[in-house]
Amino acid sequence: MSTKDKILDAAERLFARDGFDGTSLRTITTEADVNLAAVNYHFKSKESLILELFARHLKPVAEQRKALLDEYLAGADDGPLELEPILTAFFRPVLQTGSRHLSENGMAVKCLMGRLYTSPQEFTSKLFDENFRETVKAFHSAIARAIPQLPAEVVMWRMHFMIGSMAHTLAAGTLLDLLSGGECDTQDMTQVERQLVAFAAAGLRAEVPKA
Amino acid sequence: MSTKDKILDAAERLFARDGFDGTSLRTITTEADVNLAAVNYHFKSKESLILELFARHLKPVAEQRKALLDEYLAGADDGPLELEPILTAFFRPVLQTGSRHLSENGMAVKCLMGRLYTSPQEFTSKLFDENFRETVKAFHSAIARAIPQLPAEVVMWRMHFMIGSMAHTLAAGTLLDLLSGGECDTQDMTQVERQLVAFAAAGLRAEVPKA
DNA sequence: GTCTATAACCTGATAGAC
DNA sequence: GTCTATCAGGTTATAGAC
Repeated sequence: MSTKDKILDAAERLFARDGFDGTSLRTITTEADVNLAAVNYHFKSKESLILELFARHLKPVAEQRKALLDEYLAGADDGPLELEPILTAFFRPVLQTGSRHLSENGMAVKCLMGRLYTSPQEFTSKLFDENFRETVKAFHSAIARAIPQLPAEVVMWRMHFMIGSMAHTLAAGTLLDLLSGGECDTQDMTQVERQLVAFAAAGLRAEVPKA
Repeated sequence: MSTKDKILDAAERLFARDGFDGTSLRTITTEADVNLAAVNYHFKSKESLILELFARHLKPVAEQRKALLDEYLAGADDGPLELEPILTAFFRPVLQTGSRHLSENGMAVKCLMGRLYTSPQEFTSKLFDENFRETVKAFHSAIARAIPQLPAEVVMWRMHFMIGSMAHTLAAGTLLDLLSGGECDTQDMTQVERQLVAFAAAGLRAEVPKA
């Protein structure tokens, strides 16, 4: 494995455990078993390292979401869309993040992806904007077609909530496993997806609350 | 205002904006317009400052949740419970956090409360455990009584999701306002509560997904 | 209780040899 | 590409005067 990848992999684990500010470049290079100066050679700064680390995962997720959504839309007939395939297209790619890489950093990567939404770092909001704004638009419009009677701003509220459910599940690691005494297995992504889709679909279909 | 409160108030704002590791005691004491050494006099360390900061808000929230829940349970008859009053008892206290204080740090406090669930700091998990475990138990049992046919572990999954929706809404600040072009007002806590209760109630009532 | 001064240490980044 | 050595600055925490 290249020095660059060794750094990225170690960084993923440590950032997930201790946060960005809580992890020094020294800790990363020690864990990766490379020299300190290698970070500034391969990446120009700590900030660039973080950006590249996320870019490695965010782009594939956005692409797969779009591909799955387009695939469903292409095969759908003229009536109202079904909600479940849309939600599956939204959740599945991010739930599988990190599972492609051999490095078995899957949990750490998911944790970082979940935490990204509410990260205090300003430069992460740029990432978010570039990789997520278009996705939100596309899914908003698909969901609106699946529940035509729902006002656009209520769709927005509920997408926000379902993104919260997803982000929390990604970021909270094994918290649920602990709370449930092991009955809920947050490592089993098939299970997570099934539970998440059922919850979000029902939430989206709720009666509009009267003001 | 006492030096101690000046420090706590400044810390809330800065921690919410830049995170715990991203905020130095120097920045806090400058913002609070007090001397650097005052932090170590009034609190013994940065960690203790953070713990005291959270304790100031977590305890009242836990107490109000319990009070609202008990009030509803006391007035309920023997049949299955209603879900909406239970969820309202869960969401309302945390949505009103910080509004009691004059200092108008409401948004910062809510942001911190939301971020607490997935904070990388290990000492915050102690806080969580002390102030939250009992609450989760009580609401789990109430929700199970409201939807008797739902398996206990599915109740757990869905509570996890609804806590995620709530935490994300608290922590993400005005993200939804931006995404919706101002149509969703995340500052209006009455509106947030209404939308959140409707979404979570429907999600909890979803059909159990077949394995 | 509040201040100054400072100890002891860690940080990101870089220059320059190999 | 990889190393050592180091710079300049920031960090928490504390000792001791007032």
